[in-house]
Amino acid sequence: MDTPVAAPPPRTEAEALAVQDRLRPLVDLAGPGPAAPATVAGLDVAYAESGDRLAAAVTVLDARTLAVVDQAVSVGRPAFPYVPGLFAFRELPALLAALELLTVRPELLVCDGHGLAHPRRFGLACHLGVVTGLPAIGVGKTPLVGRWEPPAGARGAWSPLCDGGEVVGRVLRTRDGVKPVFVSVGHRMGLGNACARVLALTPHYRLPETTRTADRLCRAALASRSGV
DNA sequence: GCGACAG
DNA sequence: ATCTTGTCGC
Repeated sequence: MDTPVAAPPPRTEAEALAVQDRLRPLVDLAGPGPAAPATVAGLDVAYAESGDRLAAAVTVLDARTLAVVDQAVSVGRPAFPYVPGLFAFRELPALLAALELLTVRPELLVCDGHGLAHPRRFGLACHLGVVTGLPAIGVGKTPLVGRWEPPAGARGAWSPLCDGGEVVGRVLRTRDGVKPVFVSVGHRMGLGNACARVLALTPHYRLPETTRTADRLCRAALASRSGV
């Protein structure tokens, strides 16, 4: 079946840039997005030390209890070299394959990386959102672009992440006195709501439970050499 | 020209 | 991302 945003996998950086240029206008910034999604998905990828094999995992959590209600993994090869700004092309195919295996359609995607906080405003979270049509947000552990000041020390404190004269995300403290995370909109979500979702997903640790469960799943898949 | 640079 | 031990603190 045709996908409205189907794009041939790029083989060169120039082709990848062209794909981003074509898909970027499709990002929905209307927001505010679901304030009380029933299910939230976490996506993450783990690499073999050789770097030639990867496992992509998606875990779907009950947004209220944070219990895992569905999950899927796909093993494959990196689809593109790692290039800051073109990171999505590396993991996207495997992540989409894992999403296809789900039996539960999540209401929000929480991506391991950035959304609008990207040099061309089209990071992994935007890409995944546009391709799937689902609301999506990005939660990065380190910044890619932008200037920012450290937020106050208490959980919930935040400061704007600014780049090119615009606010592209927020630096959000999810735990008291612990290094903050970088939240940005991916698709069909507002920035304030995105941060509220992240805080709801971090009752115990710095990173969202969605990211943590997906991280464990793809690591386990690699360790068991699934797909071999 | 020199650094910076999601995972 | 991944390679890695101990160590400081609650």
